[in-house]
Amino acid sequence: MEVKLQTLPKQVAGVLARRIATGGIPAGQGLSEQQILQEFGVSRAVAREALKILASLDMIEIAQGRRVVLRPAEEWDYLSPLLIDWLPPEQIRELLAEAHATRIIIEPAITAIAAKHMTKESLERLGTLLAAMSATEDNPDGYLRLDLDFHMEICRAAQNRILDRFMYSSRWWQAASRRISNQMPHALPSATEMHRAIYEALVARDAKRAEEAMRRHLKATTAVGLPHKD
Amino acid sequence: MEVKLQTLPKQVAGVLARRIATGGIPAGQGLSEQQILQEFGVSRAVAREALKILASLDMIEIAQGRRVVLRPAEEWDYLSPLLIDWLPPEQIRELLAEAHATRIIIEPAITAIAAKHMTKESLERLGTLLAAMSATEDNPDGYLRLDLDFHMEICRAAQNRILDRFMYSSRWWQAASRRISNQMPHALPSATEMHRAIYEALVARDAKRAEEAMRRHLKATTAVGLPHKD
DNA sequence: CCTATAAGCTTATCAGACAAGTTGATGTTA
DNA sequence: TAACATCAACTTGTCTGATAAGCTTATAGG
Repeated sequence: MEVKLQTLPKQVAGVLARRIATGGIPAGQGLSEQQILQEFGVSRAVAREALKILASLDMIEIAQGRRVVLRPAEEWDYLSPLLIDWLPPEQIRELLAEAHATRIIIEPAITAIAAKHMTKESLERLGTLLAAMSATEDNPDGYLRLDLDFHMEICRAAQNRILDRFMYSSRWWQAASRRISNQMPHALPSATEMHRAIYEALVARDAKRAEEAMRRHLKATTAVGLPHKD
Repeated sequence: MEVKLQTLPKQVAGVLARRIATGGIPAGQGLSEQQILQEFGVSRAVAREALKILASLDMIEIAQGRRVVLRPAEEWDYLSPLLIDWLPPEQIRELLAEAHATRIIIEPAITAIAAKHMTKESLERLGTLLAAMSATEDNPDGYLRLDLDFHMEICRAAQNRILDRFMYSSRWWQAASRRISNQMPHALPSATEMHRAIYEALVARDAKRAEEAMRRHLKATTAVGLPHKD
């Protein structure tokens, strides 16, 4: 009996994506529904959906009449969680560093904006999250979830859907990255303290201080176990 | 004879998206392939692909056995160019402001990083673009393309694929937004001057000055014809 | 009242066909 | 020979109808 981990088109797309990422498919050659359907023994519908997935990541380009062509790797959708599973480890490591560098740019700025917009309800939720974190320091997985929620709550408060979506996208990278840095001993209690500093600055609606606290928090996470980038 | 503007699933997805965005579909009710296929008179394959598109924007959630359900608007993929065509004008205006606010946060920081990494080739391309802009000030559409390329070239130089992708995504919002601000008289010559200031700071590899020049440029664009946000 | 089974939804996958667009070869004409 | 028109082969787009697999709900049994 077959074990069904994912939908069939996704599995096929995964195999193809890995092959493309490692240069297993000559750029000039491209793909075709026929090939896929023969190689994987799936129906045309599945082959088509698999290609649609890759197209949504900007890895390939589909057009009627023309054979499917590969697109330059510089323009792939690195914000998609799918690529985290499909890219080779070396690239993942690089991308993690880039994601973290990005957070250091964006999140302090977000925090400064959020400080001005903070509602009482939002502050309450942050307080609750903080308490929960403090009580979950022996459980890295649970802590990670709370941590992400804490950061998302701040982002939500900045009331910018574009930024919000970006943070939401890079959430997957954060998760992967955080899983590394939180393995360090005492990383969690120390993280809680830093979150508390951010929280208190937000309560005081002190944009500058909140921004700085967030920056300190993120830079501290950089130091631990992650390749540095800028 | 039918005029084919887009692929069929995309058209269907567009109609559905607009309906969802304007609250035309009760949240509790959801959708089903059957409904779509009957209402639009398309095949099931097309109905399915249309739903897949909406799912890729996180507007709906598809799972085998369960009827399709709507997802909260806060988590839609506002980075996708598709939504630009599908959301109602009021929302678009708000989102344009948010996109611009985002740029003011990110691009100066990118520029500072880029200043350190600038290669001779990249600087050359920027110089070429700048000259072209100077010669295209009477052609808003052509100018827009050069302008976007100029900013993307800088972003590319920062060597951060996550940020790069984000800028690439928000390119569509930029295009829409720029189309507004460039209509102002003398906007183009003035823009060229500001781009030149950025370029010269980059040539000098002066990160601080480049960052500040970029910030001035973006804030100047804010003032013109766009609702202000933060 | 609770549980287990089954019927009827829904989405997932398959198969085969035709339509429509692109490409490249073929052949004709200036 | 060179430019152009036509057609054949290949590719993606769409349609139809059927079966598999997962979920929900109602029903029958304990």
